[in-house]
Amino acid sequence: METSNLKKAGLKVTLPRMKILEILEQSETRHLTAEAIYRELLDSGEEIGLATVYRVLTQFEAAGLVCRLHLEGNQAVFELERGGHHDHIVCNQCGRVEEFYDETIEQRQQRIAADHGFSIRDHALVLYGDCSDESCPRRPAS
Amino acid sequence: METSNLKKAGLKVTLPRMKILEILEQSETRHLTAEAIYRELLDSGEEIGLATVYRVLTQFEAAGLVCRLHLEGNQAVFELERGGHHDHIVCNQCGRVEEFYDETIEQRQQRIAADHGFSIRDHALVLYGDCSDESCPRRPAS
DNA sequence: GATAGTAATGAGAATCTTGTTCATCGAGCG
DNA sequence: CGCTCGATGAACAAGATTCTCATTACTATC
Ligand SMILES: [Mn+2]
Ligand SMILES: [Mn+2]
Ligand SMILES: [Zn+2]
Ligand SMILES: [Zn+2]
Repeated sequence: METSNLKKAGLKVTLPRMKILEILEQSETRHLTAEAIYRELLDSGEEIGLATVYRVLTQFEAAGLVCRLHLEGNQAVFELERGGHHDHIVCNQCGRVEEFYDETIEQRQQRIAADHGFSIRDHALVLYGDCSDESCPRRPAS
Repeated sequence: METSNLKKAGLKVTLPRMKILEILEQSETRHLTAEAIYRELLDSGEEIGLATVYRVLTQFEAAGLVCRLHLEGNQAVFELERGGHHDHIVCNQCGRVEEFYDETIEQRQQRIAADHGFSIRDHALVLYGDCSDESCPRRPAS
C-alpha cells in the first residue's frame, strides 16, 4: 500500500519490502519475530528468503520504519513504528504483549540519567508478569 | 571462600563453582560476560571449560545467587546478587555501566501492571546514553 | 580414611539466531 | 527498451549458548 514510506526512506520499492510492510501492518499481534514474518510470507505463497527478511527488517529499523525489541529470551521482535514511543508488559505464561506509556516513568528516567551525568538516548523497559486473560493457560488464582 | 552459599543452594562445592563465585565477588566491573569469566579462569591457570562456565552461571541464576542481564546486543552479563534490586544505565560510547534504584519507577510499574490486569513478577529497565566520564572516548560536547 | 553412588565436568558437536558472500535479478531512469 | 546499480536468494558463516557423553570427583556412608 504505502510505498511512499519506502521511497522516503531511500529504499527501492520491491516486492519483498512491500509484502513485509503489509504483514507488519495487518498483523494482530503487532510484535512479530523475523521467522513469524517469514512463515507468513511462505503461507501466502511468496518465495522470499529468510535472509532477505532479516536484511529488510534491519533496513526498516535503520530507516525508522520499525523498531526492534528484545522482549524475552532469544528472538527479537519487530513492530511497526506508529508514531508514539511506548513500553511493554509481557505475560510469562501466554506470552501476550500489552503496551503502555507512562509520563512519570519517562521523566524519572531523564532525571536519573542526568543525576548520573548521562544524556539519555534511549531506554528499554519490559515488565514481566501473569496476565488475567481468559485465554491465558495458567491464570493466577483470583 | 563462602562455600555456604553453594550448600544452601543445594549445589555441590566444586572447584569450578568456587572459582566462578570468587571471580564474580572480586571483579571491579561487577557485570561480566560468561566469556570474560572464562578468560579470567584461563588467566589464573584453571582448566575449566566454557560450557561449565555457562552451566554454572545458569545454575547460579536459578539458585538466586546471580542475575543475568541483557544490557546490549548479543552477550548476556552476569552479576552477583547482593541483596538489593536495581536497574542500569549503559554508556553507548564506552560501555560503562551505572546502577540505580528509583522507588517512584518501581511503584509506577506495579500500578501500570495492575491497571492492565497483570501481577508483575519481574522487570528489565536499561537506560542508554552518553556518559560524561573522563575516560569515555567520545564525550558529548559540553 | 577408603568406597560407592551420583552429580559435575570437559571437549566437542549441535543448535539457534542473525549476518555475509556472491552470482543473478529487477527497479528506476533515461 | 536497455543500463546500471541496488536488491535478492541460496548457501554458507559467525557468535552465543546448550547438549551429549565419557570421565572425574564430591559426599555420604562405612
Ligand atoms: Mn509495542
Ligand atoms: Mn547491576
Ligand atoms: Zn497470559
Ligand atoms: Zn562513556
